[in-house]
Amino acid sequence: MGRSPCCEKAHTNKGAWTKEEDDRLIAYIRAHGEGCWRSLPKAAGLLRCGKSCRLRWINYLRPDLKRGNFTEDEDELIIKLHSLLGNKWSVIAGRLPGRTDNEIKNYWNTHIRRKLISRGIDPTTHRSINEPASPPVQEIKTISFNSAPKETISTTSTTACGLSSKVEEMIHAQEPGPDLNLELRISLPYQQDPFKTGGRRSSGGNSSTLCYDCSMPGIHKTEDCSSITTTNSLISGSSNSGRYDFLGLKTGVLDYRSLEMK
DNA sequence: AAGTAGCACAACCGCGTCGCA
DNA sequence: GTGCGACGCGGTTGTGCTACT
Repeated sequence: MGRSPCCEKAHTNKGAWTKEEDDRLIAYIRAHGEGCWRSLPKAAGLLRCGKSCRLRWINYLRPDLKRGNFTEDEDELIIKLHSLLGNKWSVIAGRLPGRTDNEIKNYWNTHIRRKLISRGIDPTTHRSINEPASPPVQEIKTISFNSAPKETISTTSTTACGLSSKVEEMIHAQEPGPDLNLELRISLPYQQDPFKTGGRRSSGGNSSTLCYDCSMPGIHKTEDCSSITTTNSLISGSSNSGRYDFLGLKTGVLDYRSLEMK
């Protein structure tokens, strides 16, 4: 067991960054660009580990960062995205230009959690606190719509977190039928991988991927996608302008296919 | 004015994943 | 196919600031 330290801690600074360190890091990245964080500190003359440099740059020094208070729109978008994606802060940050995952994570923990609780919404499940407890999401493995009649999910009613109530019923189904494989999957578009430059996790493990092609958790870009075309157009609002999409947002507000990762 | 609690956010840590040899 | 190094992520901790008593 054990893992070798990412750097020689004995010769690195820790704690708050000084102005001089910031300047060195900015100057180096301006001259050489991002990348190769491991060797960057030495090359830039910094007594920091590469991880620390990367964090400092991404979370604080990057020129495209939007600093300042979150707007009400950003609040709501974070809530919607969190209801869909959970604590995938980097993915959520990718939808909010100028915001970092760390910033959003902190903001969530300090502001939005309380905001939701004050609204009577459980910030973890995005369900009403007064609602009877539902099966833990962690226990849900796979959702297959293969056996689901299409009409069973063609409903426009949505819950507080924007999920179709029928879809939620399926997600929270307690009695899986023979064909109800309960693995909750979120996968990337099948044909292309626009997030390739993003976090490795986004392009990696298949345990938490989202099919952005149809914007549906639990739907792979396979025949499953085509089999729910009706649902797709319904919940994404792609063919019904003015309708609310899967996140409960109006068409055009949030379109995964048009959004880029950081 | 001093002490304390709570808040906000920067930074660190450990681990999972990927790319490559 | 396997092992290793590097990167990126999410959770947690540390610290400074502000409000309150």
